[in-house]
Amino acid sequence: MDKRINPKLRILLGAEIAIGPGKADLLDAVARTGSISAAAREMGMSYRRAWLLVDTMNRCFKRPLVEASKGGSGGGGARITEQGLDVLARYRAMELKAAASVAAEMREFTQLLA
Amino acid sequence: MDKRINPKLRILLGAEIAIGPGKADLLDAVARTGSISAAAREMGMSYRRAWLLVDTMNRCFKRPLVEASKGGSGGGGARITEQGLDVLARYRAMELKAAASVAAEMREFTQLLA
DNA sequence: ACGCGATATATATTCAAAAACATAACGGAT
DNA sequence: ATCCGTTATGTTTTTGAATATATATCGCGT
Repeated sequence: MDKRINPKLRILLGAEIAIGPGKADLLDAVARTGSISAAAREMGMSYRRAWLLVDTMNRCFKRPLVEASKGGSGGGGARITEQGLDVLARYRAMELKAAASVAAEMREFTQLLA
Repeated sequence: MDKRINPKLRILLGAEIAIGPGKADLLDAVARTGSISAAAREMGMSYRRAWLLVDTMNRCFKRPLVEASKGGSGGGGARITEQGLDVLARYRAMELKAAASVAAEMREFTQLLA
């Protein structure tokens, strides 16, 4: 409902497959919380949705970004893999670099907005 | 349904407001065809949708990007304004520059995809 | 005067994505 | 043996977006 523009530059790879702003944030939340359900809660989405997104990511890349286990002390959990950390780092780096490369142009551009 | 990834880097400004890949293409089509309905046909979308997108763009910027007129020889039409050309050029330039800035990283990144 | 093709807008319908709900399996802790 | 929280997955319901449909207006050409 906010008429204001989100000033964040958004970089997507492909047709919302593989990874994008949302999936990157989710991956980050899984890494921090150690579980898909905690990440989902934190991001205000259903567990099912979060699980599906993680599943999509896992299947889009050659090697899984997240590994999960059920049962156990805390009921189970999920860990980000080496590959996952790598992908997240690369994505964030690209996001930053791309945004920085057009920061000046973007500042001028936003002046044209109402 | 295509499992393959669209390799095009996509740059959006804000939460699909103001402008993005789709609106830029539409703006371009309107500029080329001289009418919203022709642009809609060309892009395979309903006239209503195209009109709404154009309307959103017009209201998001300080000055309209497209000016339309009804009636007349061909029934009417739509013209891209100076401002519209400017916005489109700036957007395309940013798109290109941002993509170029991370082209090498993107090449490496896509190697990780299945 | 009338028709044509386009803009402009309202309303209704369709359809797919998201959410909600449900359930099974797992395995350590109590 | 039971309980808990989580993963994993199926089914149903809801919601929202896109489309379809309809209507009014405009103004030039015939």
